[in-house]
Amino acid sequence: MMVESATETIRTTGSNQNGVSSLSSQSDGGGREGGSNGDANGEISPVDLLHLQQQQVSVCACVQSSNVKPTVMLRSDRLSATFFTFFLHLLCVCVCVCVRACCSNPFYAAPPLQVPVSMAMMTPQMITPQQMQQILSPPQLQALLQQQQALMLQQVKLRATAQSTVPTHCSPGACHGCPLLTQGDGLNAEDKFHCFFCPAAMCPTDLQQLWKDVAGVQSTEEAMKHEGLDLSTNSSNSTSFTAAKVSPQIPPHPLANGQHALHTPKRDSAPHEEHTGTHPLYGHGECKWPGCEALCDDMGQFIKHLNNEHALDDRSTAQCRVQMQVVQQLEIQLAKESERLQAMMTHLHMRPSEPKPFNQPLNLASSVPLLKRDSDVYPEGLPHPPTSAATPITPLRQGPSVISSSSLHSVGPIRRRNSEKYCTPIASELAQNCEFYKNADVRPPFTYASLIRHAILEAPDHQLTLNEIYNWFTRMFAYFRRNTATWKNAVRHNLSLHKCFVRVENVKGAVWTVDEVEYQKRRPPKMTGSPTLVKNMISGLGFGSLNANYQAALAESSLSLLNSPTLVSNSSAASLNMPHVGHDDVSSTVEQVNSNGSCSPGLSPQQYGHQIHVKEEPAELEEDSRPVSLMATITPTLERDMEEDLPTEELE
DNA sequence: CAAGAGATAAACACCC
DNA sequence: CGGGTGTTTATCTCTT
Repeated sequence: MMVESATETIRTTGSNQNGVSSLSSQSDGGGREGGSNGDANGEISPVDLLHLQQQQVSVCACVQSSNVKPTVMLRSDRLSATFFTFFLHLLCVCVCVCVRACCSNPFYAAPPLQVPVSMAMMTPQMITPQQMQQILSPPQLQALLQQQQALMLQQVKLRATAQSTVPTHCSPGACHGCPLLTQGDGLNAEDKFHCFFCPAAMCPTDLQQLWKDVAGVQSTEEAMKHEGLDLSTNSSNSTSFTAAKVSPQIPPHPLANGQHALHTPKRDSAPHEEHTGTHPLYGHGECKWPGCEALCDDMGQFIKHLNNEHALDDRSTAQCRVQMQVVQQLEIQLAKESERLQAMMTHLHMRPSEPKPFNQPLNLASSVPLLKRDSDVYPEGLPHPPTSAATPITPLRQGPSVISSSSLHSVGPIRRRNSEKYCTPIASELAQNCEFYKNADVRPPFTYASLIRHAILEAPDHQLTLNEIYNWFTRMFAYFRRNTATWKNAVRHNLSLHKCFVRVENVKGAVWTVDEVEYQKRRPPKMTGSPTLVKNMISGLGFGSLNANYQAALAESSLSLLNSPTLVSNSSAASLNMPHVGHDDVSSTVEQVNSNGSCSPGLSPQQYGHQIHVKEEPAELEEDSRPVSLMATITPTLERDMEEDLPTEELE
């Protein structure tokens, strides 16, 4: 029910945007010269990394498949992959809070028996992209990705080693890294396979190769693509391994699930799959058995195919083992992330292990609707009770307490208060998260005016044509590669509406410049980013609330104190410790660095040309977003301290 | 509750 | 005529 609601929400909110998304590619072409996807020099580009990581974690895609609009999940473009990967990583990080205590052994994933919560948290109904997106700021996400990258590289190396030293990696009877494997198997091909997936030696490419080898897959890429959508489904329905079978309906304590905390059940339809024409191993007219893409017109044909091609034999057994290893690998990774998160929270004086009532609602979800309407004021530090209507998300059960309450309360009143004081400089934000915004389909938490201004000031001569502004948007933000009709109209609207943007006729046509004086007159920010912007992130994204709430997370926590040290020192510190930098666009300060010192507030547009149309516009002041410190939102005391320490931040 | 602000949509005009 | 550009208005939501 909740899942359906969530899906419906995504569908309804995103339909419009999707409707015009096809236009995005048009303007994309010209504006990508500075794109981030360059990997010509052999380096792993962020996009590549994201792809790798997507592969790495794609096997648990079904964890959230119930939460996301199918079209979203099936999208194969880079943006969706990127975002999807982000979410998955976040998911792991979140879950690990409850798992970590059981995972001291790196080769032993915590069984759900010990951490039923982890199972619950992995349930699609329990945690959502929206929730995950609220957790970390872009720098944190990037850091996670980097860590993942390092981990993967390490795994690749280890795999190479393991391949040459399989006997040392696995004993004849049992693999040290594969506790789930049955004993008695020698070092035959299957052992090689499962050793392939030993925690220390597994990587996505291994997985691909493995399926290829085991199943004789013709197209591993396609296989992986499908695995990414349904691997765990396969796992959970491996008929040869009842232990791996997972009840479609997660019981309150999914203890009987055996060993796979990541075995996420399919939706409600799963129990009736055999009778209702759906099957976890069957979808989109294809057999979803790992490595198999046999086309089946209907369920009957599929069943026949399943019985014929995937009967209980050595190959199927090996494939099931592989699948089990996949799941286990994810568990291990979860444990690692859990420890990391634990350390992080410990460092931040959080209380991750503090038990909470099992059904204590996690405000991750409720924070989203709050962006839309948070007239409700909750006691500070208390989570907003999720509203069923506005929150199509099942509360996360006993999620990390750090996440559950005040930390995610940031979208509420606390956030607002903070945002008024700790506004994010757009330039620093962009500088820090440039790659993130370029690759993730996330709407930047800035107003159009801020972005336009930044684009113009970034230009060598501080002037851009409209088309160049368009290109800048599409180049800098993956988000603006979609919905071009909408945002381009908005750009034009802003250019015309705001007095701070001055149209100048020059030899090559009309260009737009920024009247910095006018811009500085703008009103102080009302919230992190733009309230409407954030709101629209939630409601207007064709990519579903996934991105939208990622935006929210960005808006709420970007440039938080939890960000990278450089971030703190560069921007946050600047805004916090340099009150006289001004209420105004802190980005100006940063732009002095980023834009060749071009952002002195006195920049006059007159220098750019003649025929200046002076538009009437109410005086406005800087509205660049100021990030809410996650620390501050988590720790009201700290927040107060910071406020007290920053009296001059209050400008009006 | 009102005002302000931002986003979005749309209509319209102008130009190429 | 169509598309791009620019302006303007209306509407909605959210914040103050």
